[in-house]
Amino acid sequence: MKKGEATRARIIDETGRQAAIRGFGAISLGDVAEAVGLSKSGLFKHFDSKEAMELATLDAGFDRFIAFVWADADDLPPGRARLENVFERWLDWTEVENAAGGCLIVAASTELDDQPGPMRDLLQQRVRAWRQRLAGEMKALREPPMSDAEAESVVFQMKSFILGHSELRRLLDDTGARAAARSAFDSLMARTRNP
Amino acid sequence: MKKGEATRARIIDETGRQAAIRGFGAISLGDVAEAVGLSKSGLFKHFDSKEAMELATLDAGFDRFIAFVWADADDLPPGRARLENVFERWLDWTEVENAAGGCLIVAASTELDDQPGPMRDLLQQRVRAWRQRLAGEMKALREPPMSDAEAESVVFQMKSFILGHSELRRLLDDTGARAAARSAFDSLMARTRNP
DNA sequence: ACAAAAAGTGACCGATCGTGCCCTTTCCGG
DNA sequence: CCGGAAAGGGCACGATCGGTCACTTTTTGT
Repeated sequence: MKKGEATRARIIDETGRQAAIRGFGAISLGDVAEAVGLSKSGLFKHFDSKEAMELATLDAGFDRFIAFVWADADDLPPGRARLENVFERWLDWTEVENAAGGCLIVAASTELDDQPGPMRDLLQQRVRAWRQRLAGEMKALREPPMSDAEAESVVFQMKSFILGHSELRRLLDDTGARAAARSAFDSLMARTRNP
Repeated sequence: MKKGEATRARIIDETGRQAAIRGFGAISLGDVAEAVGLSKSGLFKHFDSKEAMELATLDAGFDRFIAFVWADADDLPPGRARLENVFERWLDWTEVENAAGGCLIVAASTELDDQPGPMRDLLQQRVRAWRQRLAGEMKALREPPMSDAEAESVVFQMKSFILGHSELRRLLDDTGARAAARSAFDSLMARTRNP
């Protein structure tokens, strides 16, 4: 009922935090349990296995990501304004909100991209859905709308700049990372919009 | 002497392979030893600790990366031709040469970007050196040479497309990943070169 | 060929891994 | 307020973790 759900949420939260830092494969049930103030066996009342816990964490991570990045997108007109806001919040997500550990999704993507299983399947499905949402948004940049292929190409570059920003900011401690990403994205938008 | 060096190289090779797949934090000495045909204690005659083994592996990984990607760059004129060759071989490196596990450096970068220690220090130092080499190359695209800031901005985008390609190809199994990356890079080169 | 050095083995250490079982405590609907 | 269900703890399991030590086998320089 109520209590259980709250504990489950705390477990998921802590798992996400640790997995973003050390990777899903390197976290341990004991560490998560201790950080959350539970015994290892207490954890198993909420998840049947470590993998079930990881799956729930990854799924919740996507929900949190979309809720954060898309927060004020619904109030904005489709197209450029909305895309620029999403990009800006996406940068926030990487360097501010998730200050400790960076984006869980990016971490999981490079960790699990060659390990078959339900984790990778979930990752694929939700990343594809996110890219499709962005691609749909890209089409509003032009009238008549650009082709699917062109929209996907723009999404590719947008996501690329997010990944580049993440490396520059998080690994190389470059404070100019945000400016570099924004400038690259602005240039992309400028040469993509309706003439 | 001779025999030891060969074994050490095999260990490093196998460690790199496994770390690219599962991450440095998730590999175990036992697995590496077994795969290489050694006992765990045999491993310790070549490395004093797991971390020393990981450091040697990461360092050697950079050497192999540069040797592969830069292979025919020295025979090419500086500037656009050389950069395009490097980019092409960089894509090769991700999707062909390192078919199993992808690029060790990319994997290590996202895994270790928030774990302080000698591994992250080494990563920073060598990634910075590589970016500086590329930035120097960028300057040959223009006469008079572009500013440091502008060169770094172009390097940022180049590296971003590499990361984007890696995700598209390895996580999303998108066979069009290479074309997307090449097209984005071509466009970048076109608007960067000497007018 | 020989001795010293290097390479490699097997047993073992304490700690921790994910997990199952059984018990107690706490919560919540009737 | 009560009874059943949910939440959580204690404990132990077999396996594996990184690492040490004493020992044997192989390699190498001379």
